[in-house]
Amino acid sequence: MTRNTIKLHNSLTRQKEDFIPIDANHVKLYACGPTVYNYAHIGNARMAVVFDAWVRVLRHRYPKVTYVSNITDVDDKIMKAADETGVPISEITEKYTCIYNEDMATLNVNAPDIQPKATEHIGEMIALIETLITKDFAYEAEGHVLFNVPNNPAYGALSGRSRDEQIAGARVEVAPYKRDAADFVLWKPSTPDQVGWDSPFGFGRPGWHIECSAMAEKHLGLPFDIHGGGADLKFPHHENEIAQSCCANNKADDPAGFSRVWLHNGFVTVEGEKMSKSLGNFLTVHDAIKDHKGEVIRLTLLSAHYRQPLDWSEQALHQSEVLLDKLYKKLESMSELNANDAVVPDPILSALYDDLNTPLVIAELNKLVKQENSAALKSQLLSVGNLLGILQEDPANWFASDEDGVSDEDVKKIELLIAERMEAKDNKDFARSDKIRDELLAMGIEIKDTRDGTQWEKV
RNA sequence: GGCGCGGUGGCAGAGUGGUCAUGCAGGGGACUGCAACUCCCCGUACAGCGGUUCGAUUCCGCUCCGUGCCUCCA
Repeated sequence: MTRNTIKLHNSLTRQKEDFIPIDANHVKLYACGPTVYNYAHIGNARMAVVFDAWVRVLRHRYPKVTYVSNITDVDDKIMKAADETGVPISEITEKYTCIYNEDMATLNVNAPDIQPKATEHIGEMIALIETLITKDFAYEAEGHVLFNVPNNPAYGALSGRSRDEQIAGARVEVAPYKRDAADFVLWKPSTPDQVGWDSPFGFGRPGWHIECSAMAEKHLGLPFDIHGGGADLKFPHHENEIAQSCCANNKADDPAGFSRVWLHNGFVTVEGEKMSKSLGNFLTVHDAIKDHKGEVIRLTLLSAHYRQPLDWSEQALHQSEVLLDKLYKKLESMSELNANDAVVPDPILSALYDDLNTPLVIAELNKLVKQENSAALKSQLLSVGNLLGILQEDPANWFASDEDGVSDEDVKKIELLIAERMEAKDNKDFARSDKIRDELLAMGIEIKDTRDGTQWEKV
């Protein structure tokens, strides 16, 4: 295939295929964002980083890309959090939306073009539900509105599950008002003291799945090119989105009538197990960025292929940190050179266009950094960095943080000691120079002698 | 039970029907007063068993192991 073709693994066809946009002048994608009732963990961050990288690659290839990623700000979990803390729902959702966006910015994740909130799209959801009722794909029962799965024979295309299989394996009790065990909620009733909206089906709130169907359609139109999210959303969430949107738009027999391509990222694991709140083995981004730079976390999240599981470990972080230091050091040594036109080296672009093969890109980056300094190399590194969302910082700034936590007073003292040591070295008084080095080490300062003089950093 | 995904050198992690991934860690060397930094060199990996093939880590089958979804979940 030509280097102009982006290949991607489509979960809907379970194959790697050439990406052919509906409109090459305007690519549209949607990815399910977080439910905001708590700090985002590394797993949430992986989704954001992966799709941010996809958007960067798509933008490199296509003139216009619209990326929509939602905020789910009405949900039973949020209501529970509000009950438990006594804090109003809106306060909780605003707080954690804000924290989420700040955390993602720290990871160099560009804000989506549109970040719709579920609570601002209730009207669209109600309209969608009414359409589904009219077309006999949904029905009202005891204040609920339910999607009738048996009326949609194409149901199960994404997850590869027939309705029967799903029932057989179901571990949940079937609510008595459901006509079919597989039916799922579009609207559920709220009590007067709960959050809710008036609707033709009574006072209530939307089900989770209908939110994304409504927001994706409103902001992108149907069908659009790519729908993404974590692998755990494939069933039931994405399956249900397809059912709702296709059935409401006369595409009941065409699962691709909603989104042409489905992309799913793998999980972050801890010691081989999925990172999740129920297992209690999760690490929040908020905490992670206390110990590691955002860019280090970002590169670590890109160090495995996006569909593979990624085991979170200090060793993985260390590896990313070492590489970034190496790259920034290289850039620093080329600070006098002017970067010219950005050209991404072929092997790297090919890797990126081949289903976002970021581990291969990292390998190529390791080779690239060994080349001799040149304006061309500098621009290559910077343009690759831009595609990956790294290396955009001023190198001096990157290394400056190594001095964090050292007071100005200490800096003076350190520099004085280093000068003294140089003097001792010049006089071949090595006993004294070693003593000074030990003294610095005792202060937590490590030194190294380079051609350009002695450098130090906090250990 | 149903539907998936994966098992690559100490670790992480790509990839391929027959020459190299790459990195981290480790070993050796150069440099250094000694270190650190930097640079150079090194390690004969593809779960097991069958099959296809001139040839399989790569294709097919089976077995074993791990893990995910089927319930809220990125």
